[in-house]
Amino acid sequence: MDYFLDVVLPIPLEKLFTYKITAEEANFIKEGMRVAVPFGKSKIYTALAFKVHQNAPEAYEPKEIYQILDDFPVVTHTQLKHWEWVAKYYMCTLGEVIRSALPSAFMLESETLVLPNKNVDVDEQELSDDEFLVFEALQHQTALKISEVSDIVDKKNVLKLINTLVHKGVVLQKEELYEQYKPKLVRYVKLSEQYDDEEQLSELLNELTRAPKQSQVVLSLFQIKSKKGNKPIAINELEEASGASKAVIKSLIDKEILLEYHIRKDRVEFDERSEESKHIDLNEYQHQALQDINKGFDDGKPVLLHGVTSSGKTEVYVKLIQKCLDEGKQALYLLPEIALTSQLINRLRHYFGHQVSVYHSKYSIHERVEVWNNVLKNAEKAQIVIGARSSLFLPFTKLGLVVVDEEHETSFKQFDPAPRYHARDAAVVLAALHKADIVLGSATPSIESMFNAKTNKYGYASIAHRFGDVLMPDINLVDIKEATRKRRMKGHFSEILIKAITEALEEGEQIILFQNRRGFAPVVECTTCGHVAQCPNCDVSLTYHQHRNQLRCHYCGYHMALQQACLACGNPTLDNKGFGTEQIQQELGQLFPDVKVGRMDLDTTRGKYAYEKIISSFENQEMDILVGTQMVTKGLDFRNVSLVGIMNADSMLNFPDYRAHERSFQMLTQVAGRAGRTQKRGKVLIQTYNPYHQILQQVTTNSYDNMFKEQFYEREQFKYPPLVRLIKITLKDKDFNKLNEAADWMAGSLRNVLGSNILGPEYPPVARIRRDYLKNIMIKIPRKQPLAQTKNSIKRIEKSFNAISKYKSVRLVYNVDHI
DNA sequence: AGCACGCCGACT
DNA sequence: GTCGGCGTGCTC
Repeated sequence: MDYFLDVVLPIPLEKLFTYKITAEEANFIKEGMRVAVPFGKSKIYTALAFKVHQNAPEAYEPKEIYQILDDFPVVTHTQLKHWEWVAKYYMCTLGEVIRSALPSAFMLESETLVLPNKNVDVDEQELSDDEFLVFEALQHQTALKISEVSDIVDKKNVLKLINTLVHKGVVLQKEELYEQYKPKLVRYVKLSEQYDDEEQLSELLNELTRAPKQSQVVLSLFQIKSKKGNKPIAINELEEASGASKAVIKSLIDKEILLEYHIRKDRVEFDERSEESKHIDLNEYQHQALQDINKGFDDGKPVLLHGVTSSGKTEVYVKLIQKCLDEGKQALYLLPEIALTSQLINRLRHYFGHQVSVYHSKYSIHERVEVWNNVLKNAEKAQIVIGARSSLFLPFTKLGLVVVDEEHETSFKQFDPAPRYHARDAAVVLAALHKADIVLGSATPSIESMFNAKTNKYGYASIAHRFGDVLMPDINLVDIKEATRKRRMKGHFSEILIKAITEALEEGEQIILFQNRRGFAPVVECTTCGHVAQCPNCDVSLTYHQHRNQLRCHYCGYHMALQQACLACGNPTLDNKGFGTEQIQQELGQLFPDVKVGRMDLDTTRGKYAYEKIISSFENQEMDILVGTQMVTKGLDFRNVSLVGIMNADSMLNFPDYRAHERSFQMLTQVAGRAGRTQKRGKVLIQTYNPYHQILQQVTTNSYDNMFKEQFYEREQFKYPPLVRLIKITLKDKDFNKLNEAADWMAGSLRNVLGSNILGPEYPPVARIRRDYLKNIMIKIPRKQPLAQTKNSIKRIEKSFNAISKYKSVRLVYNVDHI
């Protein structure tokens, strides 16, 4: 009897593919193992085993699989169920979900290489025949691919073999050589060992009498040593204690009097928690919230935790996590962005030590595999996973709790490659599959979640007081329309804001200035003819980036050097219009020449540790003012900030989107929440042309409830979520006319089948990206209309659409619950 | 998604 | 006379 295997390929194809396997393979392969399969003429893909069966396909002759890549399933049954839900709900293929769910190191593209271990003398007697064959091959070759090992021993599954070889020290795997996690290296110094000897030491001190700075350094080193015992001494620390410059210390190192060394600050290194620091006392409000959350859990519902900024939501989460761990289950802590993690990781490590793992896309592929395997094994160090949205695809076996922090954040929704899923909603489904508890927390809950709470679909808990009786910040609006009229603006700064900054600086306090949107603004305009450079591939203006003196497109990455003269009229009258964070930083330099100003936006936070660097240098008060975009709103906790300034609140209010008001409220409230997190009442200044705007009034009076009521009413009136569901279909094509025709056809067919709740087709604000013209069709689905059925209808229409040959080149993108 | 196969313009 | 553009069709 023949055996067959259905696999899922990581490509956007609906179908499963069937391969032929042997009886042994059929016996060995389990759902969720990876197999390498030949595909097309010359490709090999990593596929996920789905089902072993004996039904021979009729229409074609199946190929054989290439090799089995695992000894045991790396994906669990529950995961597959969850992924199938994601694929179905968000209208993409299972393959696309797999592609974004599995760490890329699991895919074949990153081939594991086997290298000889030259540092070990191998006793050939100790090796089995197969092991010896591999060993011998490596005497002649520098490296072997897994498939080559496979050929040498003539077996398909060689992973066990390689593992034993690694274990015996005969070979090394390449990733283990290269993919070492390089943490921030802190530089330490100690006195060279030769001076352990008293005589040598006194000789040294004699020699150094002619170099007072250097001898001061050595003396300081002894002082610190006597205080700290044998703990390592960081160079920074020594520098500070001795008052000597880096150059002095460097010369001591060069003379080999001091030894410089590094300690690898491993992820699992942390202070052993003491029992008392682990203990948390909740205040009465937190305690009440905890009880309400647990009540919701008892009813089997997700719970929305609505706690004002700085109310101590984290402590409540810690209690919930503790309970989850006590029950022997795993906890997942989802954050909208990695940016937030460093502060939070430290806090959670403080409580839970080595049980905390971190998972997000900026981690190297090998770290991610490591976390994946730890979660799968339910290892001690992966009892709690903190991560960005993709961490909800990890192979949890005993998930007990999910925390979705800052649940209102729109970055939980994946936008570009499919699956375009919302991590908060997918997490609710994940928790249901695991019968786990889930809490969604925010200071400014999304309208959707609050709606779910009000309609009893979710439980509800709230904390209306800041922790430690800290007062809510004092929020004031500054009318810059009036100020501009009276010529009382210096650049983008009102006199009131300048005065407040000056006062805060005098008090030695720090300031955060918030400038919305990076791309909004620094366009270079010719003052003679009004020409603004456009991107040749997209329908947008190029924006100016000072640090590289370039014009750049945010959509396709196109860039060109800034020209001396206008490209249209040739006059050298180019001017910087509008303003971004760079310009604010510059103006601050002129207004406050002695003040250190830092900047945090997409440009300054590239790279793995860029964020941490900025945050910690602001934390350490190396700068006085931090100018930033949205990023500064996100849950960062700076003790010494007393003033928050919002440069211009209007651009977000006037954004043409039904969510603009909700988002403005959230963003402003969140930024405002960065002010005065300790005893002194924080101050917030919001500059606006429109001080009577409802939303701004609601922000200043902290009236979430009014905001909710008003926004909810509007959404009811104009049929927007959460009262309807939205599916956005984007059509893309290089041919403008073909696109329009295709979009009209599509919209017409949708109207025929679904009736009148179809909007468009319309051009999006940016109607051409990467040479493709775009058009959107929006489908509104009333809550009572069955969702799955509607999606099926849409899929059927897509089939007929694809059958029209002239529309072949038009690509369709679905965005379910489009934000 | 990728990649091969296939039909029309600017070059050794 | 070729090399190479990207349209379209297929992948077990």
